[in-house]
Amino acid sequence: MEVARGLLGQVLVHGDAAGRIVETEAYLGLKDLAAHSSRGVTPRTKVIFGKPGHAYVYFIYGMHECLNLVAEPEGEAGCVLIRALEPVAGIDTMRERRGRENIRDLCSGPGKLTQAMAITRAQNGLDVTRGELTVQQGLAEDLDIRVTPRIGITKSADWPLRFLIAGNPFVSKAPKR
DNA sequence: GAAGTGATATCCT
DNA sequence: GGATATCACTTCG
Repeated sequence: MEVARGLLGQVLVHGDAAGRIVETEAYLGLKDLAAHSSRGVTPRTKVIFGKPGHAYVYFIYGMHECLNLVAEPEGEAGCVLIRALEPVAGIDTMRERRGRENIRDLCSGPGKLTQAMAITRAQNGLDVTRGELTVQQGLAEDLDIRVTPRIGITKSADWPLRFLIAGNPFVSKAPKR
């Protein structure tokens, strides 16, 4: 939860593309049945049990990749799903990759932002403190952070583990009205 | 509101 | 080895 909050406002950079993190969800490891890591170490989930600060990328629904960042020390499980970005750089490249023009359609969802940023399972396990895929310091002062239940899950669906920047137009679900 | 897509884990021989 | 159920989504109606 601490990492999920702390990532809001930071900037994800991959090649020439960059986006400011505006929406995240926390996944709590063994006791959280909505987390991939809740069933223990498998070939897929071994990255989550590895070192913090590394990327966990998985493939879901037959067509989408989703990016998480490992949040707990090695041997423990816990990660943060990156749900939405505010595009900062490489916006025309994002438009080409997404096949969409509207800037709000580029990174406003976990499957969309991986496509816009060209993140795939090829980046699974990378250290995001250095190398091709990194998280950099962004404007994270005095954010109005809102907490809600997580999206799209059935187990532990009422836990308040989704964090977003209030009023930001680039979150995955557009504000009502 | 529903279809579409394929990897993964789990259970079965 | 194989079958089945599940899935943290997006798109187009």
